Amino acid sequence: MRTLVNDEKKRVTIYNVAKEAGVSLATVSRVINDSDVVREDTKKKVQEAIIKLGYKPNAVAQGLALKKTTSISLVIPDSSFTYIGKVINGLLDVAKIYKYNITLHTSTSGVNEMHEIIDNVIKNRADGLILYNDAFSPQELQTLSDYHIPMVYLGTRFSNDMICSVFINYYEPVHDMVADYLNRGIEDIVIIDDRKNPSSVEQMVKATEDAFKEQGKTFDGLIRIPDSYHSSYDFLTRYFSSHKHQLIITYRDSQAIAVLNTCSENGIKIPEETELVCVKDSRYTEMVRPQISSFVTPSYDAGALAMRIMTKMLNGDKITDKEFELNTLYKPRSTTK
Amino acid sequence: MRTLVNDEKKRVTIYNVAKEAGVSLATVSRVINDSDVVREDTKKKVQEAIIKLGYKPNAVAQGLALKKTTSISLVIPDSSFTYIGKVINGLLDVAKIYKYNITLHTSTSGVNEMHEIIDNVIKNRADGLILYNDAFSPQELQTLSDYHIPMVYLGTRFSNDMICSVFINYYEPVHDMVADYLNRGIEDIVIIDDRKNPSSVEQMVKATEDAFKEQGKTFDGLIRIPDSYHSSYDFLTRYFSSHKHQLIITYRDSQAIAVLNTCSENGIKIPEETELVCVKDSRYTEMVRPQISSFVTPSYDAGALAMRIMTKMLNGDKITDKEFELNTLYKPRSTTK
DNA sequence: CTGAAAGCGCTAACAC
DNA sequence: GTGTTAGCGCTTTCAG
Repeated sequence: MRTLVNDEKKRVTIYNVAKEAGVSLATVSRVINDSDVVREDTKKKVQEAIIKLGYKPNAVAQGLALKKTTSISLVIPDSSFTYIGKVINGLLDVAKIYKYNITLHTSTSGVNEMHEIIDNVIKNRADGLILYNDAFSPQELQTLSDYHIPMVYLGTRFSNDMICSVFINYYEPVHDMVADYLNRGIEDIVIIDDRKNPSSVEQMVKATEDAFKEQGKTFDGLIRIPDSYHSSYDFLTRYFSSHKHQLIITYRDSQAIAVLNTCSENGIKIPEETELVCVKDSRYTEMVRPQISSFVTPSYDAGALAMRIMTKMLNGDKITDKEFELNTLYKPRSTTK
Repeated sequence: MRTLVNDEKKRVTIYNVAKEAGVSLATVSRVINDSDVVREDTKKKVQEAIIKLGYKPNAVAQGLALKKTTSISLVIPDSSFTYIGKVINGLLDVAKIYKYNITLHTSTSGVNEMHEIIDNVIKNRADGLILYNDAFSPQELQTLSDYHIPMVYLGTRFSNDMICSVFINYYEPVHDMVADYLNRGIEDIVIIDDRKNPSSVEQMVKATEDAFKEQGKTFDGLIRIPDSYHSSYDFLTRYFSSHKHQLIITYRDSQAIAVLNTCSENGIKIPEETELVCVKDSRYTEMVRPQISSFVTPSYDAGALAMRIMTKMLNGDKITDKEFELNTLYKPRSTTK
């Protein structure tokens, strides 16, 4: 019975090539890895045989023999694709250069699920693990490193024997921005919480608190989304129909857009009456009207850098600096004066 | 010298387990695959040894022995993450159920690059290939199937020995919508071309042409983005500052948003003077104001279905139907009357 | 029901 | 330079 399954059309093996070229497998192995010195003419013979037979080295067998798979696992929170697209592109582009494969995993429930995922990573003998997440604590990361697999963490500052990190420091830029507002006498500032990005929000809050403190004031404008709202969008549209502030700071674009819409529906003029800053930039912050002021970050570079670091770790290169901070640039648009 | 690299902390092998449990590897193999009948008590012994040693089967070795890797490759156009997020989630969720791994590839330049990617797929002995793309012609797909690897194509209707497809048929819904407009005397209809989604646009155009034809009219409202514009957004803002139509149909959300913005900037009222439909729905079509009418499609399901079909193919299950059409639902919002 | 042994395709000493 | 051989960790006949 004919099925759709790979009809066992035997793939050609290194052995076939050896025979075709009239050499031993060792020699074939040598030319495909161009290790050692193989005489020019035998090398050529082998290469011809390879082409003639359409031979493709079996990475699985190589993986077994070498005890490494040249594949690395990428774990991202599910439903974060809008943001993470560019990161992945960066990752993938440099992975391609170094001939690494990326296998994709998503996690919903934080670290618990991570152990399960790492199990999988171990089973599949991935060489390393790249973690994109904004919600892991140092302790949690520490436990992960017990697995002894090289990791790079795209999130917050952290590092140890097995883990390097790439992160964006929002502290400085937010601090400076808030300080600037305070200097101009604008003090009614609120930050919208974002449960999906706790550590970014934490930075934003800390930065704001400090800026207030430096002026002898105290900040208590963190607006939390009640657990009863599974969508922060819903909450925000409700909240802002009856509250008004001078400056609203959000992390995610969808939250900023929610604010935009609600204000507009309630006749609150942006930026005249209320200013709005969305910390995390996205395609949509500049697509909507008015365009939303935000901090532009080099997402592609973050991905590329993470992957580059990973290859270094895997090479056994000595890594002097294990924590990589990326810069962000404030881009005022139309939601601020 | 201590490096970050996996310090060869020898992973425990099936052999260690066998020794610990006082049985042969064959037996261990049997219990981990719970194939054959193993006596209850020896099974238990083995399982205890497995737990005690923290043994995790090496998927690479299994892959070599079994000649299958339980991993499938996913190829998507780069920078399509906004749309494809849900699809990937669907894919990943059912992949997890069947214990398949997904390795990720992106392609920019269409089919040429595909051959390169498939090379990689072969090297890595992925069991199958899932292709998300809106730009492959039947001929191109046909060449791909020469590689004899099971594929499911998320794009347009197509199938043969090695390929199944999952697709959304926009013909009917667009046809009906256009016919409806024509019936109401609205004939000044344009469709914005989208080079990244040629086959969807083709469907939209065909549907519209047919609807016109049925009324004894001819449609020639396809607006192409000149090659000189690398961003259709730029072109659209320019074009619509000096053109006005009764109904504008776009495929992508960003195009629709461009139209929205430009019309607003030029004082053209939507939907009063111009109506706007964005065929492909996204988070943002309902986030912007006015919310954009569009066709809602079950993206998550598309991904899940694709993966499910893949597992069937890989199982050698007889597949009677190889082409799966998904429904789409017209969701009128605020850009249409 | 369980063990011995061959083999999956390739790499890496070690000889020649 | 090139061939021989012993693994890499697991599955699977084939005996027992």
